[in-house]
Amino acid sequence: MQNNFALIRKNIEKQIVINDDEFRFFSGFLLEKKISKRDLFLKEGEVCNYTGFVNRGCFRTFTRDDEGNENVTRFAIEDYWIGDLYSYLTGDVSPYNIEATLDSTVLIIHKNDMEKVYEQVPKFERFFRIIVQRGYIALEKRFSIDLNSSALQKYENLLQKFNDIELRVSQKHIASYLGITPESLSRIKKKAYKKEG
Amino acid sequence: MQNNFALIRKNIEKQIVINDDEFRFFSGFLLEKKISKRDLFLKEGEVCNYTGFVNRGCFRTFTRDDEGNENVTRFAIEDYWIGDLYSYLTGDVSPYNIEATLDSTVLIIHKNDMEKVYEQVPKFERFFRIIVQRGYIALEKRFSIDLNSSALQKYENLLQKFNDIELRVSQKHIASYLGITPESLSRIKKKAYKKEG
DNA sequence: CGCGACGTTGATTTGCCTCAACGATTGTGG
DNA sequence: CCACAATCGTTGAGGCAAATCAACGTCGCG
Repeated sequence: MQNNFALIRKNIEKQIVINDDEFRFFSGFLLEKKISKRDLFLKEGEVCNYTGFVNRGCFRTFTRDDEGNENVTRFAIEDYWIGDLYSYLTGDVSPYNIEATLDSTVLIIHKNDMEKVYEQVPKFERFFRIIVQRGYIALEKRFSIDLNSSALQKYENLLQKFNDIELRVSQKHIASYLGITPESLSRIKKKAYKKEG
Repeated sequence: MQNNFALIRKNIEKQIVINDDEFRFFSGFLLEKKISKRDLFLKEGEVCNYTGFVNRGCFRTFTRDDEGNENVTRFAIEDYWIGDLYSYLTGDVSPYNIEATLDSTVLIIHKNDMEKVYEQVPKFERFFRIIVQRGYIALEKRFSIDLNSSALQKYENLLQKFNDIELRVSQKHIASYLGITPESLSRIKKKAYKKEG
């Protein structure tokens, strides 16, 4: 059991200092959930009442546009947090689907339990504020970089962040994340490999 | 004096409930600052120690890439907050310039004073957390929309958000914000007007 | 085994960029 | 206040990256 929490504890301790009791109080609310490949952590139309931490596997977040096309906005592997912050905070239904691209394991905590943690160990509020802020900064950076980058550069940025992403999600989903078609991604990779090899 | 604070009070009261005393405590730290067209609220290389609220005018936020090209990432008109959150929170120097595109007036509050406000009126901490979260959500939405939109669609989204932006900033800056060249924006507008007229 | 989803490749089109030239507007120094 | 320079927005020609449409082999799954 304890072992299942090693990664999440390390993740938290990157931001705040906590002792065993504080961590134990928090982890007492954690639930381990296995999610099979292609199953969903969150489904569009539902309210996101849980915060999830990926312990093993990989997830993709996507929406559908007016024509029903999937639109991948994010990937998450081990040591990443998943959820829909807006839905979580406002109680509105989410437009996002969060799908396991591999058999995965997440640790989840319910919003109500999280409130108890905030009350008992206020440091955790700081932790989650930092998580949100870091996410914002990362997104801002990605946005300003991508706006003036070629598809190849975006692709290379993605590989740098998730170096084995190719083994975890299909090319189709990577193309969607990059905002290009699968055909284009195929050609781009071919061209890039030629240069190197 | 009081009148200068009407807009900011309304802005805050959209998120939290405050009484006169609480607002007075906060507004006691506010400084009104006039910033002339082309002058900067924040300059790259400086630390952002202030949070700004636009009372009148318009600002653009931009960075420079390796080749020195300006890259507009954001606009802000009356009723918008400006600053560089990352720099503000971490104390790192900012890569951003925040420039008035018109003669403008901002209300500013120093980080240290903001801490005093948080201590005295904790609700304000909640307010600024909401501001950050809303900003994040808006950015996320903009990102996922833009990734699969034509330049024309992005342009129309911008007009919808800031309907008189054309009167406030140059076409060049709008093009930069959209991630296209001024030439392309000119052609796009021409084409769109033709359809309508 | 057979179907459907996936990745690849080809041909063609489209959207935006680059480079260049030009009037109109803005700003500046004499 | 005028004259000149700089900047801005527009327009044209040509090029390139990615989209679209289509065909085909492969792989995973029922």
